[in-house]
Amino acid sequence: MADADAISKADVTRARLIDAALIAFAAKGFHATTTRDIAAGAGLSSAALYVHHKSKEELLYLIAHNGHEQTLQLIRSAAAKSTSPVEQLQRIVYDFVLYHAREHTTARVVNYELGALTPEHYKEIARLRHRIDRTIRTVLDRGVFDGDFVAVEPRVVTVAVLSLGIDVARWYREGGTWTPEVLAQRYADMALRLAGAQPATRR
Amino acid sequence: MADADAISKADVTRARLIDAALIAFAAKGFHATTTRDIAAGAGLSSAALYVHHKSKEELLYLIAHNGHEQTLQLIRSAAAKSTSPVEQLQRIVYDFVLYHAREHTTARVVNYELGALTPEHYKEIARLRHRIDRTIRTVLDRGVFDGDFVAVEPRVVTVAVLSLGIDVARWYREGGTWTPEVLAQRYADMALRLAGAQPATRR
DNA sequence: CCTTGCTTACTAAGCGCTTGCTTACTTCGT
DNA sequence: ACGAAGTAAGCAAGCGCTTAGTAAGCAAGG
Repeated sequence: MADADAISKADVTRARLIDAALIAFAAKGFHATTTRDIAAGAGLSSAALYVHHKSKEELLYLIAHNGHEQTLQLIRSAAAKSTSPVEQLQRIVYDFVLYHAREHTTARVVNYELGALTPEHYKEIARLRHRIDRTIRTVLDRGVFDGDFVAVEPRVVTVAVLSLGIDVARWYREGGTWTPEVLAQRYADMALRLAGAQPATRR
Repeated sequence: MADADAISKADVTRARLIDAALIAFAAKGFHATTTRDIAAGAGLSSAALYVHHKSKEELLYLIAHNGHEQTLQLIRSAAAKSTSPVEQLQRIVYDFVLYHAREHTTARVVNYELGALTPEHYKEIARLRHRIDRTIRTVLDRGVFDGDFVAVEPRVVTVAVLSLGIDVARWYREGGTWTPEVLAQRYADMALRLAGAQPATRR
């Protein structure tokens, strides 16, 4: 008999298709990827894709949704590890950059293929992006209020911090100059300076 | 009779096609744009595109090449306006961000559609990108050597500065919170802090 | 134990449509 | 009159997705 929460063969195949779609989308972009590419990547016929998923766009949505939830989670838990805005920003940037370097394949799809989503799916994702943005801005707002960050507009710095992290997905490749950990450390340092963190309060 | 360097009707039509291609590529991406879209945007039949250009990919190459040459020119002339690394960096970032905000349509195509180029064309563009990178790194190297920038690795800061500018093209839209000029000013300030420019030497 | 009937997982074939690009032809400007 | 500029029509290939069907697994009835 079938357990309610057992992992069925179908679930495994579904996941394999999502994985193959992710790899293909990251390598060639959504529109240049064919459903045949994806199916072949999962070792299946192209018809099998439609047994497990409604459409090619749905695969993109699943990838984008999952990626954004992971990112939001990551930022929130980084912020929760401290109550000092300086330390919060430092940890957020470290984890955010680490993620974008390690998972640059996922992150590339998640950030650069959103235009191929249906308007409804796009709105879903936009809501998650807004929450990510607000989490960072809240930290910066408090840091400015407390006097830990000086001479900065929180909104501009929020955009800049997000840009630094997201853009890592565009250019980062394995085997380059920096490991994800080293890069994340350098970027965390830069983010503190960028936010005008007073040297005395930096850690 | 036809002057050697007169602008012929064909030249005008060629340019109109490039312009229509730019708008379409920026709005939907290279692969989601059809040659019929481009031709219609220029008010021509789809066959006319092939009277003036070899292929859809050639249009992308022309756009990308022109955009990169403009950017390189812009950065070089910004750097030439001063001999002080601090001022050079400030001017480079100001102009670079200003360009990416004002011409975010062009910049989006120029930076995010390069994967659709033929390998030969891509190499051409990569050469230009390398020169852009080197121009910025040279300024940072000198600033570090002179002691104007402290506690930074020029290579990381170069990447970060480029990221900040390029990513503007991804998110910037007219009628948002900041005019291109205000944004460029804020980013120039941030870049100086990012590079560890000593407050005493900042202007 | 083995047939029967049903379900799950999958595929071969292909439909209707769109794609980038070409060909053969017409119109325009001088 | 003649080259330059532009088009209508359409081709071969490839697209997302569907259809109709098969093979394998499995619980229940005899």
